[in-house]
Amino acid sequence: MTIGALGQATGVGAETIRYYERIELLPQPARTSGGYRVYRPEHVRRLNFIRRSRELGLSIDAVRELLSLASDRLRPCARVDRLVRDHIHDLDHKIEGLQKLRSALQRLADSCRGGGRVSECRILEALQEAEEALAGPDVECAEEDCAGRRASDKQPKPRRERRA
Amino acid sequence: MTIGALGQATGVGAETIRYYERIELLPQPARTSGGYRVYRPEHVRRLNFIRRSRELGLSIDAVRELLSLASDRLRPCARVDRLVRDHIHDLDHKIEGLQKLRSALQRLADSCRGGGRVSECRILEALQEAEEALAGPDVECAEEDCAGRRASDKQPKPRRERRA
DNA sequence: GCTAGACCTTGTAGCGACTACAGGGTCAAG
DNA sequence: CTTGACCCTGTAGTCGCTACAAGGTCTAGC
Ligand SMILES: [Zn+2]
Ligand SMILES: [Zn+2]
Ligand SMILES: [Zn+2]
Ligand SMILES: [Zn+2]
Repeated sequence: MTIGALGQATGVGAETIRYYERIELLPQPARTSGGYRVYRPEHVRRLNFIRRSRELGLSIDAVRELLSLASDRLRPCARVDRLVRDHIHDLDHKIEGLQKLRSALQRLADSCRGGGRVSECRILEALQEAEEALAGPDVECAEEDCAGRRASDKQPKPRRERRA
Repeated sequence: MTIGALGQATGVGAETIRYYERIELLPQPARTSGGYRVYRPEHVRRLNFIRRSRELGLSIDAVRELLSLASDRLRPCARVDRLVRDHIHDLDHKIEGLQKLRSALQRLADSCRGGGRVSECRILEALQEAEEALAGPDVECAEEDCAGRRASDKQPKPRRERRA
Protein backbone atom coordinates (compact mmCIF):
# COMPACT_ATOMS: atom_id res chain seq x y z
CA MET A 1 0.00 0.00 0.00
CA THR A 2 1.08 3.57 -0.67
CA ILE A 3 1.39 6.34 1.88
CA GLY A 4 -2.06 7.65 0.98
CA ALA A 5 -3.65 4.27 1.59
CA LEU A 6 -1.86 3.95 4.92
CA GLY A 7 -3.18 7.37 5.79
CA GLN A 8 -6.73 6.29 4.92
CA ALA A 9 -6.35 3.10 6.91
CA THR A 10 -5.15 4.84 10.06
CA GLY A 11 -6.58 8.34 9.91
CA VAL A 12 -3.12 9.92 9.87
CA GLY A 13 -2.13 12.40 7.17
CA ALA A 14 0.60 11.54 4.68
CA GLU A 15 2.76 14.45 5.78
CA THR A 16 2.53 13.32 9.36
CA ILE A 17 3.54 9.80 8.32
CA ARG A 18 6.61 11.14 6.56
CA TYR A 19 7.33 13.22 9.66
CA TYR A 20 7.11 10.11 11.85
CA GLU A 21 9.54 8.36 9.55
CA ARG A 22 11.95 11.29 9.72
CA ILE A 23 12.01 11.21 13.51
CA GLU A 24 12.40 7.43 13.42
CA LEU A 25 9.09 6.67 15.04
CA LEU A 26 8.12 4.62 11.99
CA PRO A 27 10.70 2.43 10.26
CA GLN A 28 11.67 3.19 6.69
CA PRO A 29 9.41 1.19 4.40
CA ALA A 30 10.36 -0.54 1.16
CA ARG A 31 10.23 1.54 -2.01
CA THR A 32 9.02 0.97 -5.53
CA SER A 33 11.51 1.43 -8.36
CA GLY A 34 10.08 4.92 -8.74
CA GLY A 35 10.71 5.78 -5.10
CA TYR A 36 7.19 5.39 -3.70
CA ARG A 37 6.93 4.13 -0.13
CA VAL A 38 5.35 0.68 0.14
CA TYR A 39 3.68 -0.21 3.44
CA ARG A 40 2.59 -3.52 4.91
CA PRO A 41 -0.02 -4.52 7.52
CA GLU A 42 2.50 -4.27 10.35
CA HIS A 43 2.92 -0.60 9.53
CA VAL A 44 -0.83 -0.15 9.86
CA ARG A 45 -0.74 -1.75 13.31
CA ARG A 46 2.19 0.32 14.48
CA LEU A 47 0.76 3.56 13.18
CA ASN A 48 -2.61 2.84 14.75
CA PHE A 49 -0.86 2.27 18.05
CA ILE A 50 0.87 5.60 17.65
CA ARG A 51 -2.32 7.42 16.70
CA ARG A 52 -4.27 6.04 19.65
CA SER A 53 -1.47 6.92 22.04
CA ARG A 54 -1.26 10.43 20.64
CA GLU A 55 -5.01 10.84 20.90
CA LEU A 56 -4.63 10.11 24.60
CA GLY A 57 -2.18 12.97 24.78
CA LEU A 58 0.99 10.95 25.26
CA SER A 59 4.13 12.66 24.01
CA ILE A 60 6.07 11.29 21.07
CA ASP A 61 8.83 10.24 23.45
CA ALA A 62 6.35 8.38 25.63
CA VAL A 63 4.99 6.62 22.54
CA ARG A 64 8.51 5.75 21.51
CA GLU A 65 9.12 4.17 24.89
CA LEU A 66 5.81 2.30 24.85
CA LEU A 67 6.63 0.85 21.45
CA SER A 68 10.02 -0.27 22.62
CA LEU A 69 8.54 -1.78 25.78
CA ALA A 70 5.85 -3.57 23.81
CA SER A 71 8.46 -5.42 21.79
CA ASP A 72 10.00 -6.99 24.89
CA ARG A 73 7.14 -9.32 25.69
CA LEU A 74 8.63 -10.92 28.79
CA ARG A 75 9.52 -7.73 30.60
CA PRO A 76 7.25 -6.75 33.50
CA CYS A 77 4.76 -4.08 32.54
CA ALA A 78 5.40 -1.83 35.53
CA ARG A 79 7.11 0.80 33.41
CA VAL A 80 4.13 0.90 31.06
CA ASP A 81 1.84 1.58 33.96
CA ARG A 82 4.08 4.25 35.31
CA LEU A 83 4.20 6.07 32.00
CA VAL A 84 0.43 6.15 31.86
CA ARG A 85 -0.01 7.11 35.50
CA ASP A 86 2.59 9.87 35.23
CA HIS A 87 0.73 11.20 32.25
CA ILE A 88 -2.52 11.21 34.21
CA HIS A 89 -0.76 13.08 36.96
CA ASP A 90 0.55 15.66 34.49
CA LEU A 91 -2.97 16.09 33.19
CA ASP A 92 -4.18 16.72 36.72
CA HIS A 93 -1.68 19.53 37.10
CA LYS A 94 -2.62 20.98 33.76
CA ILE A 95 -6.34 20.84 34.49
CA GLU A 96 -5.85 22.43 37.87
CA GLY A 97 -3.82 25.23 36.34
CA LEU A 98 -6.44 25.91 33.72
CA GLN A 99 -9.20 25.91 36.32
CA LYS A 100 -7.31 28.49 38.34
CA LEU A 101 -6.91 30.66 35.28
CA ARG A 102 -10.57 30.22 34.53
CA SER A 103 -11.73 31.44 37.89
CA ALA A 104 -9.34 34.38 37.83
CA LEU A 105 -10.72 35.36 34.44
CA GLN A 106 -14.27 34.86 35.62
CA ARG A 107 -13.70 37.24 38.53
CA LEU A 108 -12.27 39.70 36.07
CA ALA A 109 -15.15 39.37 33.63
CA ASP A 110 -17.74 39.67 36.37
CA SER A 111 -16.23 42.92 37.56
CA CYS A 112 -17.18 44.65 34.32
CA ARG A 113 -20.74 45.74 33.64
CA GLY A 114 -19.93 45.54 29.94
CA GLY A 115 -21.90 48.61 28.93
CA GLY A 116 -19.39 51.28 29.89
CA ARG A 117 -16.49 52.93 28.17
CA VAL A 118 -12.99 51.59 27.98
CA SER A 119 -11.85 54.33 30.34
CA GLU A 120 -13.93 52.90 33.16
CA CYS A 121 -13.57 49.19 32.35
CA ARG A 122 -12.63 47.21 35.43
CA ILE A 123 -10.99 44.51 33.33
CA LEU A 124 -8.45 46.87 31.84
CA GLU A 125 -7.96 48.56 35.19
CA ALA A 126 -7.14 45.26 36.82
CA LEU A 127 -4.62 44.45 34.12
CA GLN A 128 -3.04 47.87 34.36
CA GLU A 129 -2.91 48.27 38.09
CA ALA A 130 -0.55 46.92 40.68
CA GLU A 131 -0.42 43.35 41.86
CA GLU A 132 -3.48 41.88 43.49
CA ALA A 133 -2.59 38.26 42.91
CA LEU A 134 -4.68 37.80 39.80
CA ALA A 135 -3.94 34.14 39.95
CA GLY A 136 -3.41 32.77 43.42
CA PRO A 137 -0.07 31.35 44.58
CA ASP A 138 0.51 27.82 43.36
CA VAL A 139 0.65 25.16 46.02
CA GLU A 140 3.10 22.35 45.56
CA CYS A 141 2.11 18.83 44.76
CA ALA A 142 1.77 16.28 47.55
CA GLU A 143 2.80 13.39 45.32
CA GLU A 144 6.14 11.83 46.16
CA ASP A 145 7.92 11.67 42.87
CA CYS A 146 6.30 14.64 41.26
CA ALA A 147 9.02 17.17 41.94
CA GLY A 148 11.70 14.68 40.97
CA ARG A 149 10.07 13.78 37.69
CA ARG A 150 9.56 17.39 36.84
CA ALA A 151 13.20 18.15 37.63
CA SER A 152 14.42 15.34 35.40
CA ASP A 153 12.34 16.86 32.61
CA LYS A 154 14.77 19.74 32.68
CA GLN A 155 17.72 17.43 32.04
CA PRO A 156 19.26 18.08 28.63
CA LYS A 157 18.00 15.33 26.40
CA PRO A 158 20.43 13.82 23.88
CA ARG A 159 19.40 15.12 20.50
CA ARG A 160 19.12 12.99 17.44
CA GLU A 161 20.72 14.08 14.19
CA ARG A 162 18.66 14.57 11.11
CA ARG A 163 19.68 12.40 8.18
CA ALA A 164 21.49 9.62 10.00
CA MET B 1 16.60 52.21 32.87
CA THR B 2 18.30 49.38 30.97
CA ILE B 3 16.68 46.21 29.74
CA GLY B 4 17.89 44.31 32.80
CA ALA B 5 16.31 46.84 35.15
CA LEU B 6 13.04 46.68 33.22
CA GLY B 7 13.19 42.91 33.54
CA GLN B 8 13.68 43.21 37.32
CA ALA B 9 10.84 45.69 37.59
CA THR B 10 8.35 43.51 35.71
CA GLY B 11 9.52 39.95 36.22
CA VAL B 12 10.07 39.44 32.49
CA GLY B 13 13.39 38.20 31.14
CA ALA B 14 15.53 40.43 28.96
CA GLU B 15 15.36 38.01 26.03
CA THR B 16 11.60 37.99 26.22
CA ILE B 17 11.56 41.79 26.22
CA ARG B 18 13.66 41.87 23.07
CA TYR B 19 11.34 39.28 21.59
CA TYR B 20 8.33 41.47 22.39
CA GLU B 21 10.02 44.38 20.70
CA ARG B 22 10.75 42.29 17.62
CA ILE B 23 7.09 41.31 17.24
CA GLU B 24 6.09 44.93 17.84
CA LEU B 25 4.29 44.27 21.08
CA LEU B 26 6.57 46.74 22.81
CA PRO B 27 7.61 49.96 21.04
CA GLN B 28 11.25 50.51 20.23
CA PRO B 29 12.82 52.41 23.11
CA ALA B 30 15.40 55.17 22.92
CA ARG B 31 19.06 54.14 22.81
CA THR B 32 22.24 55.34 24.44
CA SER B 33 25.08 56.42 22.16
CA GLY B 34 26.48 52.93 22.65
CA GLY B 35 23.27 51.25 21.51
CA TYR B 36 21.80 50.23 24.88
CA ARG B 37 17.99 50.32 25.13
CA VAL B 38 16.70 52.98 27.51
CA TYR B 39 13.28 52.41 29.06
CA ARG B 40 10.88 54.77 30.83
CA PRO B 41 8.09 54.25 33.34
CA GLU B 42 5.47 53.89 30.61
CA HIS B 43 7.34 50.83 29.36
CA VAL B 44 7.12 49.33 32.81
CA ARG B 45 3.35 49.86 32.83
CA ARG B 46 2.87 48.42 29.38
CA LEU B 47 5.06 45.40 30.05
CA ASN B 48 3.30 44.73 33.34
CA PHE B 49 -0.01 44.79 31.50
CA ILE B 50 1.38 42.29 29.01
CA ARG B 51 2.78 40.03 31.70
CA ARG B 52 -0.45 39.95 33.66
CA SER B 53 -2.46 39.22 30.54
CA ARG B 54 -0.10 36.43 29.54
CA GLU B 55 -0.29 34.96 33.04
CA LEU B 56 -4.01 34.70 32.51
CA GLY B 57 -3.32 32.69 29.38
CA LEU B 58 -4.34 35.30 26.82
CA SER B 59 -2.60 34.91 23.47
CA ILE B 60 -0.15 37.52 22.23
CA ASP B 61 -2.69 38.58 19.64
CA ALA B 62 -5.36 39.02 22.30
CA VAL B 63 -2.94 41.11 24.35
CA ARG B 64 -2.16 43.16 21.28
CA GLU B 65 -5.84 43.86 20.79
CA LEU B 66 -6.40 44.66 24.45
CA LEU B 67 -3.57 47.15 24.35
CA SER B 68 -4.96 48.81 21.27
CA LEU B 69 -8.46 48.91 22.78
CA ALA B 70 -7.13 50.35 26.02
CA SER B 71 -5.70 53.32 24.18
CA ASP B 72 -9.12 54.37 22.82
CA ARG B 73 -10.57 55.51 26.10
CA LEU B 74 -13.99 56.55 24.80
CA ARG B 75 -14.81 53.36 22.95
CA PRO B 76 -17.32 51.03 24.63
CA CYS B 77 -15.65 48.18 26.42
CA ALA B 78 -17.84 45.46 24.94
CA ARG B 79 -15.00 44.10 22.81
CA VAL B 80 -12.76 43.84 25.86
CA ASP B 81 -15.37 41.80 27.62
CA ARG B 82 -15.89 39.58 24.64
CA LEU B 83 -12.18 38.84 24.36
CA VAL B 84 -12.06 37.76 27.97
CA ARG B 85 -15.28 35.76 27.82
CA ASP B 86 -14.19 34.02 24.62
CA HIS B 87 -10.98 33.09 26.34
CA ILE B 88 -12.91 31.65 29.26
CA HIS B 89 -14.98 29.66 26.82
CA ASP B 90 -11.87 28.33 25.10
CA LEU B 91 -10.54 27.30 28.50
CA ASP B 92 -13.77 25.43 29.17
CA HIS B 93 -13.30 23.45 25.99
CA LYS B 94 -9.70 22.74 26.81
CA ILE B 95 -10.50 21.64 30.35
CA GLU B 96 -13.30 19.41 29.14
CA GLY B 97 -11.00 17.81 26.57
CA LEU B 98 -8.33 17.14 29.16
CA GLN B 99 -10.85 15.67 31.56
CA LYS B 100 -12.05 13.27 28.88
CA LEU B 101 -8.49 12.22 28.20
CA ARG B 102 -7.94 11.79 31.89
CA SER B 103 -10.84 9.44 32.37
CA ALA B 104 -9.92 7.42 29.28
CA LEU B 105 -6.42 7.03 30.64
CA GLN B 106 -7.73 6.16 34.07
CA ARG B 107 -9.86 3.37 32.63
CA LEU B 108 -6.81 2.16 30.80
CA ALA B 109 -4.57 2.28 33.87
CA ASP B 110 -7.17 0.54 36.02
CA SER B 111 -7.38 -2.34 33.59
CA CYS B 112 -3.79 -3.34 34.30
CA ARG B 113 -2.86 -5.21 37.44
CA GLY B 114 0.65 -3.80 37.06
CA GLY B 115 2.44 -6.93 38.19
CA GLY B 116 2.24 -8.92 34.97
CA ARG B 117 4.37 -9.18 31.90
CA VAL B 118 4.24 -6.88 28.93
CA SER B 119 2.73 -9.68 26.87
CA GLU B 120 -0.40 -9.69 28.99
CA CYS B 121 -0.62 -5.98 29.74
CA ARG B 122 -4.12 -4.67 29.12
CA ILE B 123 -2.83 -1.17 28.48
CA LEU B 124 -0.72 -2.23 25.54
CA GLU B 125 -3.48 -4.49 24.29
CA ALA B 126 -5.95 -1.65 24.27
CA LEU B 127 -3.53 0.53 22.34
CA GLN B 128 -2.79 -2.22 19.84
CA GLU B 129 -6.28 -3.50 19.24
CA ALA B 130 -9.11 -2.22 17.11
CA GLU B 131 -11.17 0.80 17.94
CA GLU B 132 -13.19 0.79 21.11
CA ALA B 133 -13.65 4.53 21.31
CA LEU B 134 -10.80 5.15 23.73
CA ALA B 135 -11.96 8.70 24.03
CA GLY B 136 -15.67 9.17 23.57
CA PRO B 137 -17.15 11.08 20.65
CA ASP B 138 -16.94 14.82 21.11
CA VAL B 139 -20.26 16.55 21.44
CA GLU B 140 -20.56 19.94 19.86
CA CYS B 141 -20.79 23.11 21.84
CA ALA B 142 -24.21 24.59 22.55
CA GLU B 143 -22.87 28.14 22.54
CA GLU B 144 -24.07 30.28 19.65
CA ASP B 145 -20.92 31.81 18.28
CA CYS B 146 -18.56 29.04 19.22
CA ALA B 147 -18.43 27.25 15.87
CA GLY B 148 -18.17 30.55 14.03
CA ARG B 149 -15.32 31.81 16.14
CA ARG B 150 -13.50 28.57 15.77
CA ALA B 151 -13.95 28.67 12.00
CA SER B 152 -12.59 32.20 11.77
CA ASP B 153 -9.52 31.01 13.64
CA LYS B 154 -8.71 28.98 10.55
CA GLN B 155 -8.74 32.08 8.34
CA PRO B 156 -5.27 32.84 7.03
CA LYS B 157 -3.96 35.59 9.21
CA PRO B 158 -1.92 38.34 7.55
CA ARG B 159 1.65 37.77 8.57
CA ARG B 160 3.99 40.48 9.66
CA GLU B 161 7.45 40.76 8.20
CA ARG B 162 10.49 40.66 10.40
CA ARG B 163 12.66 43.74 10.19
CA ALA B 164 10.08 46.25 8.98
C1' DG C 1 44.43 55.85 32.34
C1' DC C 2 43.46 51.12 32.56
C1' DT C 3 41.39 46.91 33.52
C1' DA C 4 38.03 43.61 35.23
C1' DG C 5 33.71 42.08 34.95
C1' DA C 6 28.87 42.93 34.77
C1' DC C 7 26.00 44.15 31.60
C1' DC C 8 24.45 44.92 26.91
C1' DT C 9 24.15 44.09 21.50
C1' DT C 10 22.73 41.27 17.21
C1' DG C 11 21.76 37.11 15.02
C1' DT C 12 20.58 32.44 14.84
C1' DA C 13 18.76 28.02 16.21
C1' DG C 14 16.02 25.09 19.17
C1' DC C 15 11.68 23.37 21.54
C1' DG C 16 6.95 19.91 20.09
C1' DA C 17 4.32 18.05 16.79
C1' DC C 18 3.07 18.89 13.10
C1' DT C 19 1.35 21.52 8.58
C1' DA C 20 1.84 23.78 4.14
C1' DC C 21 3.75 24.65 0.43
C1' DA C 22 6.89 24.53 -4.22
C1' DG C 23 8.66 22.23 -7.86
C1' DG C 24 9.19 18.23 -9.64
C1' DG C 25 8.53 12.78 -10.59
C1' DT C 26 5.52 8.33 -11.04
C1' DC C 27 1.73 5.51 -11.98
C1' DA C 28 -2.68 3.54 -13.77
C1' DA C 29 -6.71 4.18 -16.54
C1' DG C 30 -8.58 5.28 -20.84
C1' DC D 1 0.28 8.50 -25.13
C1' DT D 2 -1.99 11.63 -22.41
C1' DT D 3 -4.32 12.93 -18.39
C1' DG D 4 -4.61 13.64 -13.76
C1' DA D 5 -4.29 11.63 -9.27
C1' DC D 6 -0.98 10.51 -6.57
C1' DC D 7 3.79 10.64 -4.77
C1' DC D 8 8.74 12.56 -3.90
C1' DT D 9 12.20 15.87 -1.37
C1' DG D 10 13.20 19.89 0.96
C1' DT D 11 12.18 23.94 3.29
C1' DA D 12 9.72 27.07 6.13
C1' DG D 13 5.94 28.29 9.04
C1' DT D 14 3.26 27.75 13.54
C1' DC D 15 3.52 29.71 19.14
C1' DG D 16 5.98 31.94 22.69
C1' DC D 17 9.65 32.01 24.12
C1' DT D 18 14.74 30.38 25.48
C1' DA D 19 19.60 29.63 24.81
C1' DC D 20 23.40 30.35 22.96
C1' DA D 21 27.83 32.70 20.45
C1' DA D 22 30.67 36.35 19.44
C1' DG D 23 31.33 40.65 20.28
C1' DG D 24 30.54 45.73 22.24
C1' DT D 25 29.63 49.08 26.37
C1' DC D 26 29.63 50.80 30.76
C1' DT D 27 31.20 51.55 35.51
C1' DA D 28 33.93 50.99 39.67
C1' DG D 29 38.26 50.52 41.64
C1' DC D 30 43.16 51.18 41.44
ZN1 LIG E 1 -15.37 46.37 30.56
ZN1 LIG F 1 2.40 16.56 41.04
ZN1 LIG G 1 0.27 -3.48 32.40
ZN1 LIG H 1 -17.85 26.25 22.46
